[in-house]
Amino acid sequence: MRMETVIFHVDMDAFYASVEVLDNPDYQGKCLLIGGMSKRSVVATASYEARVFGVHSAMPMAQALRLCPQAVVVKPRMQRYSEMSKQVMEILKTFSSDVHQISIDEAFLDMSGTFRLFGLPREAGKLLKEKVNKETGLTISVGIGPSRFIAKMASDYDKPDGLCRVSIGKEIAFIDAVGLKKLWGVGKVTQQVLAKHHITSTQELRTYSEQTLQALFGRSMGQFLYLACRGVDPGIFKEEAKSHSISTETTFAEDVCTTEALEQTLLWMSHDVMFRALEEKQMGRTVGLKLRFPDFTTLTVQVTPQSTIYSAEQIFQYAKTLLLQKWSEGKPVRLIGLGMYQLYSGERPLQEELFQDPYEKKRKLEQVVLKLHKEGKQVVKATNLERKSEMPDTNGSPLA
DNA sequence: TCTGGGGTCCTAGGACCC
DNA sequence: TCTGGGGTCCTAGGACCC
Repeated sequence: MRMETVIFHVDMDAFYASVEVLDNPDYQGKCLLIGGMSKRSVVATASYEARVFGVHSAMPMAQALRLCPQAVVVKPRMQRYSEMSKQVMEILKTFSSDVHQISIDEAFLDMSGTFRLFGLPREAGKLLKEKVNKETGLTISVGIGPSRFIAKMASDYDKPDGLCRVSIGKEIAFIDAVGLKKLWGVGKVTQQVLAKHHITSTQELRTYSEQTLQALFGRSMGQFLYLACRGVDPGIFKEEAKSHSISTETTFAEDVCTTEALEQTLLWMSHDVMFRALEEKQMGRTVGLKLRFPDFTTLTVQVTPQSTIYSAEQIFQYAKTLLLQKWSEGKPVRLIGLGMYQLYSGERPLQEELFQDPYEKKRKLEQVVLKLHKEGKQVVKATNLERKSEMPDTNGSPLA
């Protein structure tokens, strides 16, 4: 007899806000908004008390405060959230040897064949929730299903502090209960295209053949929709997450229109990206620049040079060139972003072509700086430091 | 209402090679 | 002289998720 697949999806409730309440009991029961203070900030997490007023994640902070003027705004403390996340993940590992974390506040557990240890799936879910709450003070929602796709939506179905199990054979009924609007992977745009074809429910979606959906939405999305509305896992969350890119971006509190200001920003961004790459022992092949203008039009441009990119100085030089290609002095910029793509593991360039590479020394220096940084010494490369003090105001620099 | 920051994946077109 | 088809890589843009 084949063992039944039982997948748990664990989702921490209003995670950032809940951690803030744990650390500061005065916040208990209050409307909390986690996010930046600038007029262009958005809400990262709202406590459930604030959600009652219609506030949700990704809402502009200004709008959230109009809906909920009594709310307390708290700046995110990502390091603290990472610590708590690790604690929860350790607890999850005591329930399954197959734990797959997919974001700071979510993970899948393969609970197949754990009946003797933890009882029936629902009982196991209860035990898990109790243990997390007892040891960390946090509440989680658990979704249980025969696949990751179903478990993921089940955890959302009964939030917060939820426990929802979808057993084999009940997938389609569950998908219909969730509805097209909350189907994972179907966002606003797809929603609109579907509506144009008078598809407004999962039941209607099921009347379309895979071929028709592929003709309307492309090969991949068509297949996704065909399987998803039948409760069949379309194969998302499949591979182990590995980093293919490292990027950073910042929205200026006020639009910026001088070369000097943009280049200063690119300078610290180059170092931020390179430091993270060094920490993960990654090197990249492509440098990409992103610009967003006041009317919200966004453009990207990238370059893949012959040789590997392995120093911040090098990223900075490419970034400046890309900027020159797509922007001219005086044009206001709302957001600037910089990233390294086509990453691969290693600390040596792909080709050993660079005997006298002008960046070799710079990389060595940057590695030393990173090491000192890690040891807690406040060292920033001199060139970076000087200019950093003149940097334009942003919504928060990662080096700040 | 006036829209963050970090990612992943997909598509379509073009260059280039065989 | 004109021209096929497949494969791979690069580029730019966009949808989506947390």
